Amino acid sequence: MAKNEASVPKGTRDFLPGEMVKRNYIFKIIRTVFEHFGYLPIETPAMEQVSTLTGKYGEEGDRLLFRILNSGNFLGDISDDEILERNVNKLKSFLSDKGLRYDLTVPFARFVVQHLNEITFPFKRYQIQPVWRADRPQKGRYREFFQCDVDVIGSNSLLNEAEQIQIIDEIFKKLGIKILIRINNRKILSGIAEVIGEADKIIPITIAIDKLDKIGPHKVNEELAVKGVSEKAIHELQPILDLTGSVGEKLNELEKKILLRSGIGRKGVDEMKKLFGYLKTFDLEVDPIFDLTLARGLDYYTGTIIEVNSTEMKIGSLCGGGRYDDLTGVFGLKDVSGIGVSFGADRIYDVMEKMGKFPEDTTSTTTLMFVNFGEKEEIHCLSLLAEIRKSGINAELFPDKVRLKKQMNYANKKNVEYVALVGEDEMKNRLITLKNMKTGDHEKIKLKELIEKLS
RNA sequence: GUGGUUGUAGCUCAGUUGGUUAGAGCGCUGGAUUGUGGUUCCAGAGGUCGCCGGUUCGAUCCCGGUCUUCCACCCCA
Repeated sequence: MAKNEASVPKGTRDFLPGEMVKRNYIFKIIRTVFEHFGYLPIETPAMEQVSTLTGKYGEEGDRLLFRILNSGNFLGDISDDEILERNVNKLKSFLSDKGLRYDLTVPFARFVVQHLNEITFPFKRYQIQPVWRADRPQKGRYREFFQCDVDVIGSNSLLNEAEQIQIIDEIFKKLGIKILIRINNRKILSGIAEVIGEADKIIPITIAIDKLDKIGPHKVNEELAVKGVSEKAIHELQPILDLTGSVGEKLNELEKKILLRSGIGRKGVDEMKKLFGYLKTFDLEVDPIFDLTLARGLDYYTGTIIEVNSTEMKIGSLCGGGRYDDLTGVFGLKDVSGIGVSFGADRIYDVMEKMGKFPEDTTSTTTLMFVNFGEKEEIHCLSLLAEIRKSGINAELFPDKVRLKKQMNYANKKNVEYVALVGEDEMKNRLITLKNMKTGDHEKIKLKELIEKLS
């Protein structure tokens, strides 16, 4: 066999034990909070039918889908003419009918429709699985990454929006990450597009104003013009984007003046008022802000949109989501509304690692290690080990009788908290020499005392 | 998908204006120290200088391609 270079594909990574322990710490907190709020776990396959995935994420999203090559002699079904035509998009349908999931929301919508009779509404689920995007990797941007989604489907109540904000607040509080939560509503954006007379250009308009704080008003206006938004409309947009004041003041201004003639716009304002009303009654660590320039690209959002960023590190959003009124519609189930947000575990990891947010004890999993002194001692230690494990303490016995220095070194590298030394003396006296690896102290104690101490 | 950037020991990086044997620190292995690790001292192992091709008497260095990294755009977790 030819010698292969050991490598993983672009934008993918291996995780070492030290990293996995920290990743699991993040997953555990997220999962625990999800369950506190009454969400139940599901999983879906890594791959979906291509038809399930395409057309849900906009043109850009379709481009980023990983497709899986069909098996068998798929070229046999294609005529020579079709091959010579070299129409990639047309040929794709012959070559590939499965794709790796791009997110967890669309597969979830498919799941809901497929299992309609097995679930009860409102259906609250969470899902922690990897997704794949054929993006150009950068820092905090991978081709394979884990999303942690929470969604409620089958309820229009804004209570769900409020609950999701609570979940976000609690998770980041528990992780110790400082964040900014921004909220907006697609209906307000639609209303604005409507009143400036460019209702059909809602998507390019939202994408452009999303960049306001990044590239400035001048460049945004340029982009709007390029996308065919009229000069008059751009002019009318300016005072709207310049709105200042408290959440209430902004919403009043929108309701009473700007969106007076837009039914959908006023509905969006109503929703925001109600949502912020709920939020006021919560005791949140971070107060979410109303950001009129927040847009978010995914095509399927129709109401509230939410995005969370780190205030300590420059990296893409850590969490994002929103309400989608008809995502199940394309799978044949009309008028079922859902809302959900997705936590990016990998970016959360990057922030926590960079800012030193991991508690120290997340780096160790073994509490006690027995030194190996030879065959007789091994047998003796094995029975002690069994007792210790039975009482819930993580413990191991070094498998080889090698120099003590090497065994201690192993324990040290692995951040083992205590080392037990049991040789002839200890065996005779039914004692264990217990060494604390942090302080270096050691004492001879009985098994019972040891278990009490480490429990 | 567009433009740029990076790649030398396990890790972080020097270096060679194209010329015999490519270096450091950390780490690793062994010893000082055969029941006490993280300190110290001594010794040692480890590199087709990302991969493929071209130019050249000769390439780790120049040129082309490719993979990878990071960055900006795009988009997003």
